[in-house]
Amino acid sequence: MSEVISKTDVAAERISAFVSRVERLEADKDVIAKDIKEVYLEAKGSGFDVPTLRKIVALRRKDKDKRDEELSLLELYMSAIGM
Amino acid sequence: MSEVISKTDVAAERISAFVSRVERLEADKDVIAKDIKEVYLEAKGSGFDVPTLRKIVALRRKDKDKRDEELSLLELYMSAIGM
Amino acid sequence: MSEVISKTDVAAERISAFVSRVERLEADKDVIAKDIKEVYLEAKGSGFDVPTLRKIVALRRKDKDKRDEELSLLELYMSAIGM
Amino acid sequence: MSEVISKTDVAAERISAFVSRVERLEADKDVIAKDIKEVYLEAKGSGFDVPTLRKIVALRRKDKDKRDEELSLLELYMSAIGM
DNA sequence: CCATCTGCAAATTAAC
DNA sequence: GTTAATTTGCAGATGG
Repeated sequence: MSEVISKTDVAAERISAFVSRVERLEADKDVIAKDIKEVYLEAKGSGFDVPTLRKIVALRRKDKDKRDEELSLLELYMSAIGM
Repeated sequence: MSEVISKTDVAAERISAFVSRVERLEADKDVIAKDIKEVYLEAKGSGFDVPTLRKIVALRRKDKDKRDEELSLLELYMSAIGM
Repeated sequence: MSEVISKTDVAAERISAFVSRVERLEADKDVIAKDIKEVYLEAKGSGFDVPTLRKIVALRRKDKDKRDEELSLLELYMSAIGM
Repeated sequence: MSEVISKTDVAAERISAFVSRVERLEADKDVIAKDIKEVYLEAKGSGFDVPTLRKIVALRRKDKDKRDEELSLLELYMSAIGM
């Protein structure tokens, strides 16, 4: 018993697959986002000011980005001189 | 040899702990975000239009959100008028 | 009698003007917000459940937003697979 | 020809009326919100920084003491963890 | 009054 | 590079 499977059917299959993969990953991301919220809630429950904690995290991230940049520049120079 | 541990020391410990936990979770989240990007890149490599795929994912999320609101307008009206 | 009017003076004037305009509009908005509250209060006085009424309004707004998105998922799929 | 008009019909009528009134008011509010946006856009077109203007408007509402409080709290936390 | 929640604005990221 | 869209943070509003 032969099946007729059109090209668009195949494309639809592949689209579904991509969409599913993204949705699974986004579900995971949502879980983590929820976890982060819970950490802040716990901090709040301990009497800390959440917006201030968020600011610290943000500042440290900025610092890290800058450090990463500097590091990769160093690595570039080093590779440039064959180290 | 006794140690003097001030309240602010203790608070500093706890702040550091909260910040570390958040940073670990955010690192995980970044990994997933990167994975999602890779899926879209792969789809693009297969000849699919990424913005369209993103729209599909977004619309499906909206639909789901609406479904999750499992109180229908009708039911709301009915409860509002005491049925 | 000549006046010395610096650029910063001019800028200050214009900033004040923008701020005033915004503040006037926000005052108007506050009046309307108050009106809305009064409608709900009146409904409550008539024995209706305010949170439910709010939900109805919110749901109807969502529906409208969705309708305004007149691209259906199907059409997106079709364009995505090149039909 | 007599009509049977139930109590729930009457209630439904009144609910519709309340909902309509709210929706009209919210439409007005949306117009004003749009106007405010336009003011900011115009300011931007004149070379002013919109977030700063927004801050001015917000600050004029806010209490200065609270601003100082937020700032000193941030500094306290940061010094606590040695930043 | 406190906790929750929706809506608004800022910022980051993507598309053109 | 500039607009557009998504994501995230914050505030003000609402209900208990």
